[in-house]
Amino acid sequence: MKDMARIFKALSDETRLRILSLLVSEGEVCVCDIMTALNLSHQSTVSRHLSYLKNSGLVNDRREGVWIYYSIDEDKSLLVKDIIKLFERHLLPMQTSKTDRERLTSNKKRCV
Amino acid sequence: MKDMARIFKALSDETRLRILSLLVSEGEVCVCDIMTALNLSHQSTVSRHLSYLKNSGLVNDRREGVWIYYSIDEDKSLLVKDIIKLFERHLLPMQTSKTDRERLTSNKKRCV
DNA sequence: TGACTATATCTGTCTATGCGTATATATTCA
DNA sequence: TGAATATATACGCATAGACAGATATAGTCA
Repeated sequence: MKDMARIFKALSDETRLRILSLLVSEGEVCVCDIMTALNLSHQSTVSRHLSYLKNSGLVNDRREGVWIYYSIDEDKSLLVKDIIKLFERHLLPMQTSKTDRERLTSNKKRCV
Repeated sequence: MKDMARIFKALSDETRLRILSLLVSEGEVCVCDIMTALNLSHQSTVSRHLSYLKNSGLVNDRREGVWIYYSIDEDKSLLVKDIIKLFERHLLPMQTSKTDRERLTSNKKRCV
């Protein structure tokens, strides 16, 4: 049950919800694109939240050259799978999520 | 999205998960029975967590004489309804939840 | 190798919240 | 009304974590 509480704690921050929403809808996204999508100027903020999500076992990362791509780690637990379903119903349709996705698609890899 | 983050924050504590599990399976439970079920000696701890859950909009309370009965407030949002479903699959089957339920049924209203 | 870029981590500050103890409030009943 | 019980709240302390800024690390390319 401690694991479950820890997962919910990871979901208890708006920035992390926005990141997760993006990862659910877009699959793999690199840190610079996450920054762009969420319109956050402080890179350390995004990095910290990503570390938090990784430590909670919710996301994976994969390096490709300079970029590090994050994605949802669905495989580990059935609970996470069901949370993703919950997100598809309740989180992704939110206006904030939509706006983040729009910013992503119109500015993708602007950092290259 | 802030509301959603606030709800998840309410779910990010093991004691609160145990309380919610109990309320989902048993319906209305009064504070003293919650204390008994969770085997917690400090009444203020239970009361504080219940306040937290109430402020997050997850539970309702109802006074009946000296006792205050708490129950899940499902009616407000579809999100909460879906979280309850998640709990039925992932939280209620846990050993901790089972033990809490057993303690409740064998000691109910010992405080009367 | 050295400059540049992407990302992570450290540091200090501030706020939220958990806990236990003590106290307050509300209800019942003699 | 006063005692007893159920529940809530205030207080002080400790810890987690959010944030911004500064610095470190790792990969790429000239």
